[in-house]
Order: sequence, then C-alpha cells, then structure tokens
Amino acid sequence: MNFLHKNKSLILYGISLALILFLMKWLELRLIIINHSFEVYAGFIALIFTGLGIWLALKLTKPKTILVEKEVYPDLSKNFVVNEDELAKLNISKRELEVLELMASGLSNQEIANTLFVSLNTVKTHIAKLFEKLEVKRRTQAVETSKRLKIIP
Amino acid sequence: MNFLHKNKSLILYGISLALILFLMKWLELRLIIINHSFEVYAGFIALIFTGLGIWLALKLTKPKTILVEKEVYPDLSKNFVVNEDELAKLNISKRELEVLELMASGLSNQEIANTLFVSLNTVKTHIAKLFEKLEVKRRTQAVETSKRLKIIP
DNA sequence: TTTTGGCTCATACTTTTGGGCGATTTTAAC
DNA sequence: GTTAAAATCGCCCAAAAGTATGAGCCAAAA
Repeated sequence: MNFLHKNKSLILYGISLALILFLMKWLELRLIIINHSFEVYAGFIALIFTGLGIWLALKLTKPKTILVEKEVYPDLSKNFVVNEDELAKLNISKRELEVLELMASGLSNQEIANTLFVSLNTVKTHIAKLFEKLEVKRRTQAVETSKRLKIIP
Repeated sequence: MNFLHKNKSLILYGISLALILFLMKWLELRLIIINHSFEVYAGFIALIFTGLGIWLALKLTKPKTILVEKEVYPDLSKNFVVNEDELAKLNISKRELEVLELMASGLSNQEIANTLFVSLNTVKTHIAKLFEKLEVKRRTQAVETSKRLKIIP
C-alpha cells in the first residue's frame, strides 16, 4: 500500500509507456503508418515522450520551501504566565506570592497589611521569608529578581 | 537580443531536437542501426526525448515555493529605548536618572552613594526629588512608575 | 552680570524596613 | 490522628529609608 502510494507517479509512467508502445504496435499492425515516413513516426514518439517527460518532471519535483521569518511582538504584559517551576523550586507559598505582588506594585508594608487584612507583623514575616527564598536583602531587589524569574509580571 | 534571451530554453530545445534527429539520420546512414529492431530504435528516441522533456519542464516552470512563516520573538528587553519625551516632561536630570537606575537594580542608598562616589545624603536628596517628580512615595513605586513610563528598562 | 538650575552636602527628625527571636492557630498531607 | 507546613501575630532593636530645611559651588543661560 505504502509502496504503491509512494511510487504512484513512476507506476503511472510505466503504464503509460506500455500503453504507448502497445498503441504503436497496434498502429503498425493495422498498417496505418506504413505509408508514413520514418521521420514522422520518430517525431510522433518524440512528441509523446517529451510530453511524458514534462509531466513526470512536474509530478516528481518537490516544491521548494522558503522560510520567512515573521516578527511577532507579543503583549508581554497580557499573556504573562507564572513560572510555576521556579515558584516551586523557590518554595514560595501562595500568600507569600500575594505579598510579593503587592510589594512589587509599590505598596508599603502597612498598606499590604491593610489590603490583606492582616497585621503589619505578618506582612513583615512573609517578606522576610521571601527575602530568604529569593536570596535578596531589600524589597527592590526582591521585585527585580522575581520579575526576572517570571514569578510576577 | 531580448527575444533570444527570453526564448533561450526553447531555442536550445529546438537545437537539441535537430541535433538528435541529425544524429539518428547519421546513424541510419552509417547502417549501424539497421540491424537493430525497430523497437530498440523507438525506445532510444523515447528515452532521449523523455530526458529532454524533463529538462525542459525543469527549466521552464517556476520553482514551486511554499512559504513558511516562522514566528520570531525579538528580545524586547534588549532594544529598549529611553522615553526622552517623558524624561523631559518630568524634568528628571541626568544624575537623578543614574540614581534611579541604580535604585531600580536593587541597590541601597549607601551602595548607590558608593557607586557614584557621593555622600549618602546626596543620594537621599536625589531620591527625594525623584519621588516628587514621579509623584510617588516609595522607591518600589518609583521603580514601578519609571519602568511603566519607559524611563528605565 | 545676574540668575537659574543642577549637584553637592549637612543636620535633625520621623517612618519604614528588616532581623531575630518565639508563639499559636489553620490547613493540608500522610 | 498525627505531622508538617503555612499562616498568623507579637515584641524588640537596629538599620535603612524618607522628610524637611538650609547652604555652598559651579556652569550655563538670560
């Protein structure tokens, strides 16, 4: 099956060739071309097989592929995806991530505490743990690093 | 001239055909193929003209092309350009911008002072002015805002 | 030449942040 | 049901950050 499909053109060509030869033989037997000169007969064959050659070439040539590089400017701010792997690797919890995001948006610890309805101390603890995990010493560094690691947008 | 160039393939084909026919005639005259059967002769012609047909087709047909678009994601972080307009609008000085960049990279005020070979107080002053101009209250906000305004990468 | 603006620095003070504990409660996993 | 991790909160202290104000220096602009 696969073989037949792959060599379809070749097989068709072979069949065509056989048919042509058969046709010529038949014509010869019928004495139709006896009166014609040999040149006409040769020209006929030449014509037929030229056509077959053209057809074969068109069928068998592989199309040429041209690679066009198209620049895509994705809206990074919209199709941001959290780097879950890095998040898991750093062992950052859900709550810590929340705090991190609020911190990155420029809120003070007190504002973060108000937003999350927790005490200031809790926020401090979360941030302290974040600093540990991110291996940084300041909140600006934390924001820098976590953005680089695609933990936050 | 132009005509010759345009129909080069066609002319070559004509010449080739003439040459082949001439060759066959010569062979015929030389009685070389007299002893061969007609089928062999026909097969010879068929072979030659099939090749010619293939050659002709390859020469005359435009190459089949498949356009494949490849998406390229340019590194936006590298071709960053400072938004000079915004910078001018906010009236941020060169030195202030330096401080802003170092601040954004996560350095402490003391580290910034060491980097720029100025006193800590000077850095504080610059930062205070930056906060005014950017209309923010904290360094994280300053970084946030200035990145959004494309003042820093 | 005067003035303006940028850069520098200082002092004093307040607020925020961060470090280092310890502790209880919730939640999730085993 | 025990256990571990997460989340919560507190206190204290030191460091850093931020506020306010004043002032000297210098180069470029008016």
